[in-house]
Amino acid sequence: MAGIKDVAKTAGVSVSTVSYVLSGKRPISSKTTDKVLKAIEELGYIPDASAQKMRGQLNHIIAISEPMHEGMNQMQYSAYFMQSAWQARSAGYDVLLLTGPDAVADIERVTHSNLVDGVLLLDVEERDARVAAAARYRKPCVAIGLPKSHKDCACIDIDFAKMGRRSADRLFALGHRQVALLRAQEIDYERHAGYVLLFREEFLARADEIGLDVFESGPVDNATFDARRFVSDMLSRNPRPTALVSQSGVSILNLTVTALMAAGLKIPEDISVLSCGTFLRDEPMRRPVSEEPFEPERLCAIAMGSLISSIEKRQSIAGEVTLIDPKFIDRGSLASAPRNVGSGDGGFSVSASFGGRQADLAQADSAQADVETSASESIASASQSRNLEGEPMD
Amino acid sequence: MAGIKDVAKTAGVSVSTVSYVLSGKRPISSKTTDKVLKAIEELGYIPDASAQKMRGQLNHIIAISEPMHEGMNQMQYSAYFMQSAWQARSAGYDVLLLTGPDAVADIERVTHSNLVDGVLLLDVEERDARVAAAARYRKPCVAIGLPKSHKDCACIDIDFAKMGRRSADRLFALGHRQVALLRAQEIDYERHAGYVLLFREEFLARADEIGLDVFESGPVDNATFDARRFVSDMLSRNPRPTALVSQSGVSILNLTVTALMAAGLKIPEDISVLSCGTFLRDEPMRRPVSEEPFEPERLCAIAMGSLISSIEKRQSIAGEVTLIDPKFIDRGSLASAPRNVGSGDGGFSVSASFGGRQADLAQADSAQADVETSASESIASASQSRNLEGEPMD
DNA sequence: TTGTAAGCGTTATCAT
DNA sequence: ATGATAACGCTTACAA
Repeated sequence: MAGIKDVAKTAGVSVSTVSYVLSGKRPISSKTTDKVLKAIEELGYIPDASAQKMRGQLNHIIAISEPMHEGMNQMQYSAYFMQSAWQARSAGYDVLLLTGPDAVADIERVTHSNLVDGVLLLDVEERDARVAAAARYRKPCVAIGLPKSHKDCACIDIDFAKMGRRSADRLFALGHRQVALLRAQEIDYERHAGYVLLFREEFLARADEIGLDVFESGPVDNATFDARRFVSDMLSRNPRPTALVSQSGVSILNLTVTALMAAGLKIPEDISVLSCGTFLRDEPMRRPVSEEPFEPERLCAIAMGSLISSIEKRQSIAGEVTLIDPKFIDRGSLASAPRNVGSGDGGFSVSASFGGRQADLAQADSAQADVETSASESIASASQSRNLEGEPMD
Repeated sequence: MAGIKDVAKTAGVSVSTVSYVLSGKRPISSKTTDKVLKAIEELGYIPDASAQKMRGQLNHIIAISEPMHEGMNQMQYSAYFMQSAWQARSAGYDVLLLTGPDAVADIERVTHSNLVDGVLLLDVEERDARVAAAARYRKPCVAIGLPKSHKDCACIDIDFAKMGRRSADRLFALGHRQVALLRAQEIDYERHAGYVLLFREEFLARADEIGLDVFESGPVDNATFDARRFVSDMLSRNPRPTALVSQSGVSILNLTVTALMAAGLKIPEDISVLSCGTFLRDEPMRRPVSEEPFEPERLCAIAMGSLISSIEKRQSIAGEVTLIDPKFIDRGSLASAPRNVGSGDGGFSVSASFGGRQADLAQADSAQADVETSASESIASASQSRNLEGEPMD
């Protein structure tokens, strides 16, 4: 392994000259510079990272903490993760990924041993042990997420509270008075993922304030969720909800949208759909859904930016909180509330259609496939009967 | 920051004693050990990683190279990635992730600068620049994948060639003589992802040898794939394929399975479906599909194991190739070929059903949603007509 | 403009 | 069983 001494010898100069050529911290004659550069090239010299760091230089490594846990949305987190890695690399930093179960210990280890220059916390929960322990890390630390207590850690997040209130307002403004709320996976509430709780709380509170009637779904679990049932429950209310706000993931949202359409409802004419705290951009959807999204790029860029600036300026950012204004992406699934949605009027009496079919189901295969298919069949009859009533076939 | 000197001072011993207490490379009296340990505890001392490495110690960091590229299957690669990270951590190694576009430069940088002890290459293509440059890395390097030339790099992969041949044999043995091959995304062939090419080649070659007639899909692109059309094309052949082998990703496979069922075909009675080179385990499927899967855990465990052993034994593994026997996961989507599948006989004339509906479609909304719905509608009629023919409703 | 040498925090060799 | 110290490869203050 060629070291700085070898370069110096080859170039016929002293080691300090080589060092200064590399760092540019001292003027060097162009003749000498050339010799040195040539020697470096020739020997394929790359400075030893450890020796540099021993001299107090930065390591240019950032730890990203993202402990794996049950039921994590890989897509979603890898989006954050990839974005952060990209941002870090663009700024000349490598990324050390910490996924182990004992995150705090890992972070202490890599910060105390001077392995990394800073720490980024992903997937932060409402009460996050990593954030709570931030004071003990000897390096700057930024969290994406806003836990309850965060006095020793910089936090950056979308303003989910505002998102909740704004969503309620948005639907109200469109004339909706009855809305359904499709919950996120129960597991997300249980682990107290800050954003799901915050959004839901504020949404419900605001809805209550302005007189928006909310029908909230039961607990949701990706494995067992029954979209037809949820839709059927929702539509059997009187008056029925004219809008659906969803906190759930893509697959469940897709199933629900499918079930809504299967129930003969057109989006957005008959029912508005709004997905909040999701990241649908690259997801294949049954039908595009308007969204108040996560914004991995924006969040990660801001977080990484302030982390790196804190590192390089050597100035603490502990306790700083940055809340980002939520964005709204219009994908055409929101419209003014339809009139006359009570049962027995010009609207569809979908529950009847479902009910009729449900009797049949008892005899049918219990395979999910068939259940879904039969949902489609009942649409067929729904549109047929609509047609008989002289309504346009659309 | 407390260093080893501080510990020595506090404990009232010399620095070497502290070092030996930590490394255990020299017998120390228990009395002294206690004093030292207490001091370490008291000061929260953690050795400086760089100083350790300057003394020739291992860094316990492994670089994982996984350049981001267009159209990469995030789910799939994050599976490999997460597995590797997990394996590394279990062995006491941290993971440095290299995702930058200039992978070779990054790897050279981190190996030459002694930042990492070894390198794992993920997402290796048929002609992989990273593998080709392996001789220049000054650290052990293992690739998951089997590129054309690999003399300076250890390679570990599933035996996709064998998988291809075996899949052909498997279907043949079940009596299938006509099979459809649903290609992977075109972009995967274009970037010469080793496994897609290898599998397809060997599958086709073996099919040819044993007399298996293969109807291969056109180019596939996630964004524009039309499952109904593919199924319709496939079923319009005479005799129609009785089995489908798929190299495509989950979403496309799901769409295709849905379309098959929508066309009135039961899996596996009417058509067998086999997915190869995929990783469906945790994916929500329309219907379970038997699979010759990727095996991230197994591959990563083996790869990481040999990498770490090469690191710790300081013995080269360049050029070693390990091919893993492919596994078959039975999810009940494979059965013996049905008899009488020619058009006009006891089978379904599905293309007619599609054809009839297609005329209607011209007037319908062009939204994808409606297209899919109508596919479902045509099932309804298909099963109805079957019923009229006195067949069991299932 | 360039060279010399101290020192970063460890580990390992040589003493005791 | 323990201590003193050289060495690792680099950066930088000081010297020339």
